[in-house]
Amino acid sequence: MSEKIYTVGQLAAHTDIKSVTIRYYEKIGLLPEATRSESGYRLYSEADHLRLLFIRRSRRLGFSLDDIRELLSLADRQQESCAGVDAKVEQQLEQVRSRLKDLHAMEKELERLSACCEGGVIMDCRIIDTLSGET
Amino acid sequence: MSEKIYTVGQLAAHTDIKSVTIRYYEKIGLLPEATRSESGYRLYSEADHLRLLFIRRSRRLGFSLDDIRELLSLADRQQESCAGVDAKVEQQLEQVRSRLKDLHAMEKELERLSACCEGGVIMDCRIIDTLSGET
DNA sequence: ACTAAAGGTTGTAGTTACTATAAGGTCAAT
DNA sequence: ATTGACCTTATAGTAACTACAACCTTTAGT
Repeated sequence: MSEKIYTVGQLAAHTDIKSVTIRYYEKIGLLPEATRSESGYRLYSEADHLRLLFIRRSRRLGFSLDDIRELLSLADRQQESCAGVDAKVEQQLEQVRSRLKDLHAMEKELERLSACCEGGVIMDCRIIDTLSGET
Repeated sequence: MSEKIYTVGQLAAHTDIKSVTIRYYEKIGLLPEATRSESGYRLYSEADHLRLLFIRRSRRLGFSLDDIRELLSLADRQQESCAGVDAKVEQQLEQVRSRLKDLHAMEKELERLSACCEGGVIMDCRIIDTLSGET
């Protein structure tokens, strides 16, 4: 049996990544240039499909497109050590944890603010006071 | 005693917000246009200082500049209900929590990935496998 | 008084990862 | 033949800055 071939819209439907985004990924070199039909439509192979899924999974883990570019290039070098990959994951984990820490602090402070509002007018609003620097 | 007056750099030093950013805030109308010295330097009053601190505190809670613009305008209407302010805080809290949820999921998955790498070559790398879709 | 460093001015372009819009060509079905 | 869904390109917009260029002013030191 021959391989499945996708138009950009079909690929989009299969990957939950919009056509425009797919074209954008091609433009920045994250996806190879698609082959074209006679009328100029982009045509994608199963390999492209898999590559795009890889990108999507990585995006969902919060990797930047530049990180993903590197991960993809690492993934292609089958014989080399995977230390680079491991390091990238480690680094991403650190970044996520640091962001978590920040957001946790924000959450606490917003909860505190939220609790101290008692529904009066601005003049007496403890939230505005706090933001204005009564600390 | 007369009020303290700041140049943009002095204001930057007092608020931990860079001069360029202060000018940017002015350009987008978050800060009023500064008065100028004879030579054209921006001069800031204590009121500007306080306004900028308000902005900084709000930024640290994750509010967007547009949100902050609204908060500032709410804060100016002393006689009105602070329901709007309260709602904004509530909304921001929700956003932060939603982001926390996402990041938590990322953290878990990255931990899982990180744990499954055993330092071989790419070909055998469980991380790459996972990203490539062995799920 | 002269000079160099530090700090100020403007405007423009770059960043990230898309999204929106315009103006048009193609394809499948009626 | 025409509609509607899909494709093409190029350009501009988004958030919140950051970087750069080219120039002017103030301040400190000799």
